[in-house]
Amino acid sequence: MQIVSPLERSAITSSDRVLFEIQRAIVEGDIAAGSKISEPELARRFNVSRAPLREALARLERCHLIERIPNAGARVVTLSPEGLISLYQIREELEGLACRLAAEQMPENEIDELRQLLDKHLETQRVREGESYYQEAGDLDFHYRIILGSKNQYLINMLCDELYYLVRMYRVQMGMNGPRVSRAFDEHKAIINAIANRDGELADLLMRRHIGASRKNIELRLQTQKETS
Amino acid sequence: MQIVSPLERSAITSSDRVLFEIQRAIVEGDIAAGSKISEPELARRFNVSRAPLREALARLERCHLIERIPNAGARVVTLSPEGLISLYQIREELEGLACRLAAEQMPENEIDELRQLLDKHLETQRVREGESYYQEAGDLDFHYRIILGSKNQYLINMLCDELYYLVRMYRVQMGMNGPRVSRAFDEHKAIINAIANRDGELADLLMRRHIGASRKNIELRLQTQKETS
DNA sequence: TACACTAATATTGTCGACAATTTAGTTCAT
DNA sequence: ATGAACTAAATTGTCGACAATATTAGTGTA
Repeated sequence: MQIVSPLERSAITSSDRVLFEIQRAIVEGDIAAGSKISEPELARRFNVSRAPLREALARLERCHLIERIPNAGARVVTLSPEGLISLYQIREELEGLACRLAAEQMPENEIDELRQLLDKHLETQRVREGESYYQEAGDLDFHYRIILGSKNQYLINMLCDELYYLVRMYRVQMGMNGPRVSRAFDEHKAIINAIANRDGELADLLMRRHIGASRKNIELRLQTQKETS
Repeated sequence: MQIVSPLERSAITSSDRVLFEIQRAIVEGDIAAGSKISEPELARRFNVSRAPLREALARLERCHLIERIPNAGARVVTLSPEGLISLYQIREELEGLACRLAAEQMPENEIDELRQLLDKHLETQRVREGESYYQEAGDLDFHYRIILGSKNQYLINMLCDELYYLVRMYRVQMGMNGPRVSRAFDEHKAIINAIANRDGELADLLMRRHIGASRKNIELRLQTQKETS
C-alpha cells in the first residue's frame, strides 16, 4: 500500500516516476541497504536519462534513504540500532505534537473517518491472522491521518514526506510483525478517543508511549537478530 | 554569519556555490518573499547553466525556502503568522529533545567551549549595545551547538540543514532585535548549566520556554506591524 | 612483499539544445 | 463587452555529449 499515492500529485514527470520506483525498491530491499548507487546503471534500468534520475536522487537524499558525497557518488543508507533509536526519538516528539494539535484542529468528520478506518482494520486483522502487511500499512495509515489532522504544514512535510519512508524501510527490512498487532489496536483506540475528547495532553502522552513500545519491539528484534547470527 | 560554513564541505561544486548565494539572497530578502523564480534569469545572474541551478532549487525546496509546482515553476515562500507558529511549535519539541540528549551525550569539552562562547557573546553585546546582528548570530550559534551535542544525526539534519534557514529568514525579515537580548543570555546560561549538571529534563523544559518566549516576541512584533500598516 | 607514484578508466558535474507543458495574448462568436 | 477557443510565446522537463573529479590498475622501487 502506498502511503502517498502518486495519483494525488498534479503532474507525473519522469523524475517522479523513477523516484517512486527507486523509493519502493530501497524500502523493500530490492536495492540492498548500504549498496552503492550507480547513476548510469539506474538510468538504463528505468529508461531515463541522468537528468531526471539525479532529480530523483536529490529527493531520495531528502527522505534519508540515500547519502551523497560530492563528486564521489551515492549509497543507500545502512540500517543500525543507533539509527533506529534516533529515528524513533524524533517520532515520539513530533507525533506527540501531532496528536496534541490534532486534538485541537481535527474536524469531527475526519475523526469519524479515522474511527471507521480502525474498525475496518480490525476486521482485516481477524481475517488475516498473522499476516503483518496489512497491519503495517494500517498502522502507518493511522499515524498518517493524525499527522494530517494537525494542520501544521511543516510537521506534515517532515513526517510524511521525509521520515516515513525510512520508518517503513526499517519495518519491512526487519520483518516486523510479532505480537504487537492486537495491542497496537487498543492503543490506537485510546489515542483516537483522547483526540475525540479534545484532550490533547492525553493524546500526546499515549502516542509517545505507543511509539516507544513500537521502538522497544523493534529493538528486541534487532537484538535477537544479532544473537542468532 | 554563516551557520554552516561552505568551507566545511569537502568539495565545492557550482551547484553548491549558487545554492549558498540564493539561500543568502532569500534569507536576507534580496529575492523577495513570495516572488516567482525564473530558472533562465537566475542561471544568467549566477553564470551557470540550468542543471546546477535546478539542483540548487531542489535543495532550497528541502529547507522550505521555495515551493515548486511540477511544470509550473517555483516561488519563494511567503511568511505568515501561521507559518511562524507552526515552525516554532516544531522547534520547541525538537530542540527540547536536543537538550535532553545533549545532557546525556555532550562531552565535557564541548560544554566548556559553549560556556566560553556565551561569555564572548556577553562582551560583544556590551560593546555593541542595541545592534542586533551579532546577538542573532550568537543565539543561532548557541542553539546550533546544542543540537550538534545531541549526537542524533536525523535531528541535526532536520534542524541545522532544513529548518534553520527558515528561522533566520523570519528573524531577518521582521527585523528582530528588541529587548529580549539580555533576557536571552540569562536563559542560555540556565540551559547550559542544566546540561552541565546532566539534568536533561530541566534543560528540555528551559529550552521549550526559551523558544516559546522567542515565539511570543516575534508574534508581538507581527501584531504591531499589522496595526501600524 | 609492501608501498608510493603514475596512467587508465569510470563516474560525477556541467553544458547547450530539443521536447513537452503551461501561460499569455488574440481572435471570434454570442 | 464578455467569454470561450485557438495560437504564439515562454518556461519547465529531458536528453546526449563534454569536462572535471575520483577510483582503480599497473609499474617501479625500497
